[in-house]
Amino acid sequence: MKVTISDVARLAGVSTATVSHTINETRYVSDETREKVYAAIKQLGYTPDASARSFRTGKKRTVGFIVPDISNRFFGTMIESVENYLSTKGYHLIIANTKENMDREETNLRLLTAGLVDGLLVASTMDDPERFRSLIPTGFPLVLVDRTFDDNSFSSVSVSNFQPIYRAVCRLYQRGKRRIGIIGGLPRLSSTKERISAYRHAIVDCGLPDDEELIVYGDSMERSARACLDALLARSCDALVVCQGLMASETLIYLNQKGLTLKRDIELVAFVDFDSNINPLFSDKMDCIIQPVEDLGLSAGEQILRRIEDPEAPIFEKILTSAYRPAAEA
Amino acid sequence: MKVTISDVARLAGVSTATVSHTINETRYVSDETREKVYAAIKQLGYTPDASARSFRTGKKRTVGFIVPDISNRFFGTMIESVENYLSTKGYHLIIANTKENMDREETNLRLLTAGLVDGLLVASTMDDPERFRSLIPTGFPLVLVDRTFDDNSFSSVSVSNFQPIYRAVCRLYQRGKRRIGIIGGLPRLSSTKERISAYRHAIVDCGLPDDEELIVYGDSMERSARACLDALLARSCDALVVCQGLMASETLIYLNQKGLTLKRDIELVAFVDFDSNINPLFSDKMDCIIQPVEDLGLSAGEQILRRIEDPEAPIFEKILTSAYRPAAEA
DNA sequence: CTCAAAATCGATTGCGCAAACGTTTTTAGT
DNA sequence: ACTAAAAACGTTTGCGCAATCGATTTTGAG
Repeated sequence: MKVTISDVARLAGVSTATVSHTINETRYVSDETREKVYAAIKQLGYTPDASARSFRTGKKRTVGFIVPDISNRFFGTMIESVENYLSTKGYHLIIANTKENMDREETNLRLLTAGLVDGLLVASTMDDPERFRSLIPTGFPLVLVDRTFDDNSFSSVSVSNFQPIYRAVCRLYQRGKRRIGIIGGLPRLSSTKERISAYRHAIVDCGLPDDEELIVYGDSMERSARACLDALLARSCDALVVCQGLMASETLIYLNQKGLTLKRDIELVAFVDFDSNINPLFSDKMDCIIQPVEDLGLSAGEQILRRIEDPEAPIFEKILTSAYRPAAEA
Repeated sequence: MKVTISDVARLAGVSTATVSHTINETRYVSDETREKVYAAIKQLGYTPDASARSFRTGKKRTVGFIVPDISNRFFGTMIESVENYLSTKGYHLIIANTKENMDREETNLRLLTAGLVDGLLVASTMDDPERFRSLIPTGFPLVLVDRTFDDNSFSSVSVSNFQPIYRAVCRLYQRGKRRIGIIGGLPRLSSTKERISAYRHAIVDCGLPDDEELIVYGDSMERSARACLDALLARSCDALVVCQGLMASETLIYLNQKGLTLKRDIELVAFVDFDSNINPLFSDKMDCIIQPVEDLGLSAGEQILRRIEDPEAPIFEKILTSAYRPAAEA
């Protein structure tokens, strides 16, 4: 049978209240009593029932994290970082995967907001803030991660998307490139929109023609990179900007297979999940935009616990900056 | 305020029992009543409280997964696969990361077996079955994944480690290699032990000298591969067997940087997490051992739910086989 | 029309725990 | 020695729900 708090109380010769307070250190207990209680706990092998506890207190000490793709090491590392932080605070992490599918995200939002977790971290794949917001009970602690909505109704932690891409395009221009193509992620995502917008601004500011043909979109999975590349190469690009790590990885492989050499035949700038999915054999021949993945995870963890502790806390938007590592000099 | 089942009952003009039974479909309810109940639920925006539910029923519809390294795509993909299966069955997944640290694993085992999850999946980093078993309450549904213990007291899902390595060594021998080195993972792990054992057997069966110097151990993180390689190259190996994907990846990079070419200068066989962390630019110049990561995850999910439903189910050991993909012919 | 079976629902209990409220004992100040 | 405060603990309630037990009504066979 299950050992309950009253079994312990009986054996220790005290009340259940005393046992509870002893365990939780919520009121003064004499040394003598404390020892008796712990002796009884040990003898019976008592463990407080987590369900009963969280039922009683309303706190689950659990946060959910809805990610678009667990197997993508960008998110894997982020999860690791979040879990690492949360575990130091005594919280557990529930993972849900959406595979960039809006309906799956909706299902998970519904399930996780129904009393399973104290708060939610979401790297959303949705594009409609209205739909998203309608799924979140008012006041529910939630922090958007990596991807945000125009709508400022949620706290968020993300990376700056505009600046690195703008800089990348300018650098390419300064190095004499005039046909700069870009491979974006899913068009509906805020990160993609911001990056493409930065690209457009830079192109215009550099005085280059705003050529729609040079903008193509993938889906942030490896396999989609090839079609994007084929399109851009057919439009005789002399430089490429790749907005996502897995596609950047695939780009390197594909270029290599086509016999194209970096720098000599084509220049490359890419978002890179460093030490994770880019090929170090090439990373010194291209400009790398290195996102602070671990900081992202850490900040996300901090923010969500903050909101859990104080759901009235003001909306908070944190934007981290990526490192820009230019190609090594020839 | 929180909407509870009695609010619904009051508005619908029925008892709480009827509301509960309507929701859970646990006894007959007339169409008329059902409609009234659902109307009330909708009007109030009622969601059953998950904590109260799991407290009442004892079921949390949650399983825990203790992994050694989330950021390793081998486990990332496995997690994805597990989560994918569990979500179809209405279960949630709690992730805990140990970073191959036994104490962290112990902590997590304690926490997760204390009523937070219905069952546990563990890719253990421990070497002592006694210690491990002492942390698991008797009868607790648990399935070992990828790594097992000699001790047969738990169900497990793993891959065959012996056969592919034995075959790898024999192939290398047949191709004329006589100085075959091997890079293993953490020496304490069952997977490593089995792979090294297979290597030894093959070496002996091929009539080669059993040279301890050709066996080196890494820790299954990228960075450890270089020291291993330095050691083996210093011992003039003409062939390498690498037992783990991340280290294999690093091996390719390091060999390349040293100006060594696969097949010409050195032969390579490696465990490879296909499409994930091996470099496709090289994968046709080496023998690849491709583990069925997704099947592993799926089977793990099936097994743990099976044990949750029937904790008395007999111990079950499932061993999946890896694919062996030889290098392309020259 | 009768009566048992089926259909339909309500009242109530208790899961294990935290905590509000209350009681008794000790301590210390004057 | 008297009393208030502090120390130390006990009694009890209720969180929200599932499910047991039981009550009432309806149905249909004879």
